[in-house]
Amino acid sequence: MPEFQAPKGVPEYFPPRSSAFLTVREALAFPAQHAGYGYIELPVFEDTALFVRGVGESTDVVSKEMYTFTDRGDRSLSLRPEGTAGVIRSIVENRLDKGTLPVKLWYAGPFFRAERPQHGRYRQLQQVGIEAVGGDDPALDAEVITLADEAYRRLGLRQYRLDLTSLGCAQCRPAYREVLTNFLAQLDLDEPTRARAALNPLRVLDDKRPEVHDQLGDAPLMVDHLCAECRDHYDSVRGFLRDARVQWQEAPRLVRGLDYYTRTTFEFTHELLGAQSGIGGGGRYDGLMESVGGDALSGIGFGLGTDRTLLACEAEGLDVGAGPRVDVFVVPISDAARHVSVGLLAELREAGIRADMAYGGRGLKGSMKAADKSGAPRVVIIGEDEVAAQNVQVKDMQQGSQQAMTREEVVGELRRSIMEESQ
RNA sequence: GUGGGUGUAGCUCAGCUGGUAGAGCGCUGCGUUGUGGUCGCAGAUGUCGCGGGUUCAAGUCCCGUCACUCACCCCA
Repeated sequence: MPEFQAPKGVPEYFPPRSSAFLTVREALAFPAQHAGYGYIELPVFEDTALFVRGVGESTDVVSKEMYTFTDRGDRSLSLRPEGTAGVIRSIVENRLDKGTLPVKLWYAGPFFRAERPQHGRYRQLQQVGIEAVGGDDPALDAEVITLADEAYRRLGLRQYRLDLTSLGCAQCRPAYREVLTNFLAQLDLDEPTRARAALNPLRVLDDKRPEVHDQLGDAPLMVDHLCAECRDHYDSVRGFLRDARVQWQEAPRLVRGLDYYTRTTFEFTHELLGAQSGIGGGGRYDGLMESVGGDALSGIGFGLGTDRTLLACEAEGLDVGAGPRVDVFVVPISDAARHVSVGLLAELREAGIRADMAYGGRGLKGSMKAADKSGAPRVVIIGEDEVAAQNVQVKDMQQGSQQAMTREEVVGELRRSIMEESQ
């Protein structure tokens, strides 16, 4: 047992799996980048009050899962448990909302929640997210959802599902909340569940325990109590989603754990992931910006779980990010050859060719073995004869064939053949 | 946070009713003179998660602890 271990519940990614992680992260961000979203790099910790006010004091995320600490200036700071509050804070602080609206941003990075770790539930979790702020056009809701769906599809994922609903707004939700509260009051619920119902009755709707679930058969649903505006908005969103050919499932009991969500709300789940099946989710938020001290602009965004999406890819047997890490591997057989190799290596890499060489003064056999392990399709062998003749041997590892090339022409030749193959 | 399971070489795991550790894969080397992947041979690596207890004796039983894992909860 090593003296030091990574903190509990914190995943690490190292080769070879780390390349799959990078591929997933890039794939999740790609559609948004191509839709004109700009990148925003945010602090990993913020004023604790930002999350308390923005995400909601009553949420589990804020009330019992935040890593909160006091800094040397006696300020209360918290490791960010989610991304939206920070993005909104930055928009307000830097007045990003004073130009053309909507402001469209994307971000990626670690978030922190002190939950009990599980497969796919980590204390340091990675997310890729986007926010479109300053507009309540339902087409924007559809765009955000479409970009998430596209990201998953690009990776080759198939066994996932999109749940969609509307949570209403400040006009219609309070009335519905009352109806639901009255309904829940007459059920047989245990104390913790009653407490939860008092805090946020919506939350009880997606309780998975059979003894609770079975009593919810004819519970009143938000979608049946939407005001006219919310109803229209939701209908339009669905219309635009059809235009974009996105498949979804109506999920009238879908609830989100963050208080700021209003109207359009969605979640992507993967069927092979077990209890932690949510691979992404998001929705619209009407009051968030105002509650953080900005103008009353509406926004919509998503957060996609990088860790869980990687898990989902693995569960579906997709080998994302696979493939050799270098195109060429150089094998020197003598001291003079090592000098030639170091020079050649620099030239290869400068020419954009991914290259590595045999280090450690291994024998030819051992070096060839290392070359094989590297996965490089081509190996450049340089021995005393080659040094004298100012040429090199280039071996095609798949076919086993080998040919001599002059020192001057190797780089060009290799670049040509690599480019041919990548087409 | 609540309840269950697991923890043995780098990896996957075997070790029956307690008697001081094994396999496969991987790794290193060899199969003569400058060539990998297959094959054959040889070799290295474990305070059996950690701490305590019971016992003549514990990987094997008991307690604690840490980590992972499953469900709830929560959510990405």
